[in-house]
This record gives sequence, C-alpha cells and structure tokens, in this order.
Amino acid sequence: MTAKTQTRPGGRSARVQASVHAAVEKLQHAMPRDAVTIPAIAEEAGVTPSTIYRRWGDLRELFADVAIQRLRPDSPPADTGGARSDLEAWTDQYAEEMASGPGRKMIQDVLISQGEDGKASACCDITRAQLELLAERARGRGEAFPCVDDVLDQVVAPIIYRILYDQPLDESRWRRFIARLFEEIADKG
Amino acid sequence: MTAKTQTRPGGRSARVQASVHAAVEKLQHAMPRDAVTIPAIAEEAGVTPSTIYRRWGDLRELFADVAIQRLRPDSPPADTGGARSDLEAWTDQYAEEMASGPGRKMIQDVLISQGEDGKASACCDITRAQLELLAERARGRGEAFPCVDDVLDQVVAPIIYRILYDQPLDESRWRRFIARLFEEIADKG
DNA sequence: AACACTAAAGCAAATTTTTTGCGTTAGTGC
DNA sequence: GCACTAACGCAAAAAATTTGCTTTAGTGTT
Repeated sequence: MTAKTQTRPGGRSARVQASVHAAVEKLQHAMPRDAVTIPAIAEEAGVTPSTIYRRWGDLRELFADVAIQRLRPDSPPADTGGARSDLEAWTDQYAEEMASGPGRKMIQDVLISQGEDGKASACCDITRAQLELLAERARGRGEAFPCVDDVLDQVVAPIIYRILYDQPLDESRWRRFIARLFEEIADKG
Repeated sequence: MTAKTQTRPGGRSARVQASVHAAVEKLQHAMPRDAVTIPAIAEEAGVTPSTIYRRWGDLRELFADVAIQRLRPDSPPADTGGARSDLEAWTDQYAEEMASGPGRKMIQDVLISQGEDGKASACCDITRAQLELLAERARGRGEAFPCVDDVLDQVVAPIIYRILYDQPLDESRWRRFIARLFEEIADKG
C-alpha cells in the first residue's frame, strides 16, 4: 500500500511513517497550514528532514498521504433499512464531512499532489467502494439501486465540485439528485 | 480585477505583470513543471525574485493567476441554431479543453491556490457566465433551457470531477446527462 | 507642467529550506 | 546467525525565501 512495506530486504517504513504522519496531524492543528514546514515536521517526529524529503519528496505528497488515510472510512455506511434512505444517509454524512474545514483540506491535498501516480483516483475509489457496499446491500434485499457510476456523477460530483469552487450545495439539492436517480430506475423497472 | 490596477498613487502593475505572466507560460512549456522556480521566472521576466514574492506570495498563486487568464474564453459559445445542440457543442468543447494536459494543469493550479480569496469561485463563475449566455440565447428564441445551476451540477461537475480523479468521462455520457435535463424541463412544460 | 504622495520594484544581506554524498543501522530472506 | 539491501542520520553545499532599505514610477493636485 505505502509501496515499501512489502517483503524486501532493508525496508524500515512503519515506525517512521507513523511518527511523521502523527507529527503532520499535530502540527496542522497547532498552526496555520502554510506554517507547517518539513523541517518542523521532522523535528516533531524525531527524524531528519532528509528522511522526509527522500521518502515523500515534498509537502504535497506527504499531506496527500496523510489525507488519504484520513479519508479511509473507519466504519461501513449505516444501515437504515432501505436502499434509498441508506444512500441519503450516506450522502448527508459524506457531504458534511467533505464540506468541513478539514474535509476540504483533505480533498485539496489529494488533488494537489497528483504528482505522477494515481493517488487521486485512489481517493475516488474509496468513495466508490462505499457506494458498492450500499448497492450490494440493496441487491441482497431485492431492492433496486442506481448504477454506482451514476451516483458518482450525479450526486458525489456536484457535491465535491461545489465545495472546490467554494459554493457548497445544500441538502435539499442533493436529495433532489438522489430522487432523480431513483425515479429513473423506477421507470425502467 | 488584478486588484492594484485601480487609480491609486504608486501603482505600477501592468508592465511587470505582463512580463511575468509571459515568462511563466514560456517556462511551463520549456521544462517540467516542478523545475519552474520563482528565481527562474524572475530572470526570464527581467525582474527581481523579491518582486514576485511580494506580489504573488508563492508559485501557486502566480500559477493560478496565469491559469485564470487562460481560462477566460476568447470567444462566445458557438451558435448552432438550437438550444440543446448549443449546449452539446459547448460541453464537447469545454470537456475537451479541460481534459487536455494544459487544461488539467489549469484546473489544478486554480484549485490549489485557493489561498484565501475566492480565486476558485471566480473560475467557476466564468463557466457559469458562458452557460448564462446560452440560456439567454435560448430565451431569445423562445426555447426552453435547463436551469444553469442544474447544468453546472449535472453536466459540468461530473466532467471536472472525473478529470480530477483521473477517470475522464466519455462524450456519450455527458450527452446522456444533457438529455436528462432537457427531458425534465419538457415534462414540466 | 511641476509637485507631493504613495506603492511597487530593485538590491543585497540574512534566513530558511532543499539537495546531496557518505557512513551507519535496521529489517529480510537464506 | 549471515549476507544483503534499503532506509535513515549527519553534515556540508546549494537553492530558495524573507526582509530592511533605497530608488523609481505612476496618480492626483495645484
């Protein structure tokens, strides 16, 4: 996952990674974001700056790395008993989380990095996986559920887009988008 | 617009801004992006680094500034004779432009900056203005046109979202999204 | 047209960050 | 336990950013 944790001679990632990540999170709370420098993180983490430079390259990559870990949901989406209300509940929580100060920072951190590898798409995949879970749960109940890509495009995308462009959506609006998707699959059924 | 171009004693922006912008664009073409440094830009532009630092703060702000100017469309959207085909044509061009290498960089540059001011929302506003133009044109012809916010949320947002997350949409998909919006307003009419 | 006023730009020194070479240490597989 | 490899620490060198002060160029007024 973090690339070098595999079984190869010489690897030593776990400890350093943990303390650096912790240092980043601590400093991000303690001071304005642009004041968080690599030398400062290094000192807080008890490692040398060069370690961080060599391992992450720059602040952006490091921040993105931390952000992705925070994005990873710690619990599966709530089960409210019905497909549509499941999706609504998930969306409400997702939107709130993303619109929050830290949430926006995370999105930006991930997008900004996009150095070469697909760190950004990894982040999107996490969301998709959550939705797949909801879809599967619905299927298990014999309920209809919109295509996951459609949910991404018509519900998640506008939420993120508006957050990025500083004009957050309100709940009634994404509720409407969800309603549309369910209407559409109802027509076909 | 660029803040200091107003009528105030002491202003001197125009010349420096022009040469710095030009230098940025030239260097961005000539070398990998991370190799473009402020000192290099300063030399190319024939100004002192400190001038750039004081005026823009850092590379991100400067890049965003340049990107926004490039985003500003130089011609109004094509007139294809009908509201729906106008929107389709505009969307095709927009998506292509944004999905291109330089387009993606621009999006990122703008989003990354988001220092304090609403540079990002300015960028969204440019898109909105284009859509308003299409809507007005349709109105002039007596044709129905979807709500601009709906177009932003259901057509533009997924295009940008997918580009950011490195999984670009294909044409048939946004065509479908456009179709949905037109169906919806047809139902109400 | 000259004058006063203000903010931007130049310059250079001080500071901080980033890069780099090399020796050391810790984790892996045999 | 042994050999091997990559990550880390350390320190010097290079590059970047910041900062105080001076000079220069626009603006508005008389």
